[in-house]
Amino acid sequence: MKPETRQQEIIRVAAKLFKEKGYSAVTMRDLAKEMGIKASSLYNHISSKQDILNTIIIALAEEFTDGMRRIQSSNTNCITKLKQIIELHVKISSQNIYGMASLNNDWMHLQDQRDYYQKLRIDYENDFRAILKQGIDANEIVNSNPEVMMFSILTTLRSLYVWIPKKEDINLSELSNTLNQILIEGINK
Amino acid sequence: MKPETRQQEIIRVAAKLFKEKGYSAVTMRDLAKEMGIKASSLYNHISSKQDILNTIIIALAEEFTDGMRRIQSSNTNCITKLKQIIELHVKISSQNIYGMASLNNDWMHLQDQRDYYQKLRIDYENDFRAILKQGIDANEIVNSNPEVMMFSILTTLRSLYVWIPKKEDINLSELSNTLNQILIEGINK
DNA sequence: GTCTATATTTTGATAGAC
DNA sequence: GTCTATCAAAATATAGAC
Repeated sequence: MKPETRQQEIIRVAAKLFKEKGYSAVTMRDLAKEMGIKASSLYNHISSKQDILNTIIIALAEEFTDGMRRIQSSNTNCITKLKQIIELHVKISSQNIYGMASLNNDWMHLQDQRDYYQKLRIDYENDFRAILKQGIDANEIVNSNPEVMMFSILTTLRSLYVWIPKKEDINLSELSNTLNQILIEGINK
Repeated sequence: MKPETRQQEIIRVAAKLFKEKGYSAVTMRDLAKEMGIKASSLYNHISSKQDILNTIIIALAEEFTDGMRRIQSSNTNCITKLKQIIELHVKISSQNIYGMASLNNDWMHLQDQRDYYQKLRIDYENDFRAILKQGIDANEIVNSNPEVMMFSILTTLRSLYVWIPKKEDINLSELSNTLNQILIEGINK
C-alpha cells in the first residue's frame, strides 16, 4: 500500500464534507480548516474545487461501469446477475461511503464532465433494464413493470451509502445476502 | 380553490429550483429571475431564504407524520399497513414532487427547525420499524433483518419524487399496486 | 409590489514571501 | 508546502423612492 498523497487526502476529506452538507455548501475554507491548513494552501495540491468533485465522481462512475461490464459478460441467468449487481453496489459503496454521496447528490454540479457522467449513468441503467427484460422473457422473474422493478432495486442500492455506516455489526457479505433475499424474494411469507 | 398568493408562488418556484440544484446552489437572484422580478422584491413576500426552506420541508414532514398516525390507528394487519404506507408516499410525493427533493436532500440546511424535523423523521422510522416487527411476530412477513427491510422499502418510497414525473403514462393507483407487489412479493417467479 | 442603490459578508482563487 | 495579503465576484439582505 502506497501512502496517501496530500492530494488524495484533500479529496478524501472533501468527500466527507460533501456528504454532510453537499458540494455547494462546503467552502474551500471549510475544507482547509478540516485539513488544518489555510485555504490558499489547498491550491498547491488541487487546481480547483470543481476538480475535486470531478475526481470523486468520475472514478466511482467508471468503477460501476466496469463492474456492470463484467457482470454482463458473465454467462449466467438473470437472478444471478442481479445478485452480482447487488454485490457490486455493496462492495463499492462500503469502500467509498463519502464519495457515493457526491455521486448521488452532487453530479449536477459537474461542469466539463457532466455529460460524460450522464452517459455512463444512462448506459448503466440501460444495461440493468436489459437484464430485467431478459429475466422476464426467460420466465425467471415476474412479468411486472420493469421500470418499477429497476427503480425500486437501483434506488435501494444507490442509497446504501446512507445506511451502511450506521450498522457496523452487519458484515458485508451477510448484507449482500439479506438484500438479495429481500429485493428478489420480497418480504411476504 | 383559493388563488395562489405571491408568497406561495415564490415557495413553489423555489422548490422547483431547489430540486434541480439543491438549496445552497440556488441564489435569491436565480429565484427572482425565475419569478420575473428583482431579488430585493422577494423580501416583500418572504422573510429569508432560510424561511422558504423551512416552509417547504416542515409542511411535508408533518404531512407524513399525520399519515403515519392514521395508518397506525387503523386496525389492520402488517401487510395492509405497509400497503397504506406505500399509498401515502405515492400520494404525497406526486402532489409535491419538488418539495420532496428538499425534504430528502436539503433538510441539513435547516437551522431553527432542524431538530424538530429530525425528531419527526426518527419517530416516523420508529413507527415503520414497529409495524415490521409486529409483522414478523405475527408470522405475516419473513423473519429477515427488519432494518434491511425498512431501509429497502423506505429508501424506494423516499426517492419516488425522482421517478414519478418521468413516467406520466402510469397512473398513481396502478403505481401503488405495482410497487406494493414488487416490494412485498419480490420479483422472483 | 417592484424598483434602484447599497451595505456587509463570503466566496473561489492568485501572488509572492518564507 | 504553508503562510499572509489580497482581489474580484457573488451572496443575503435592507432602505427608501415610486
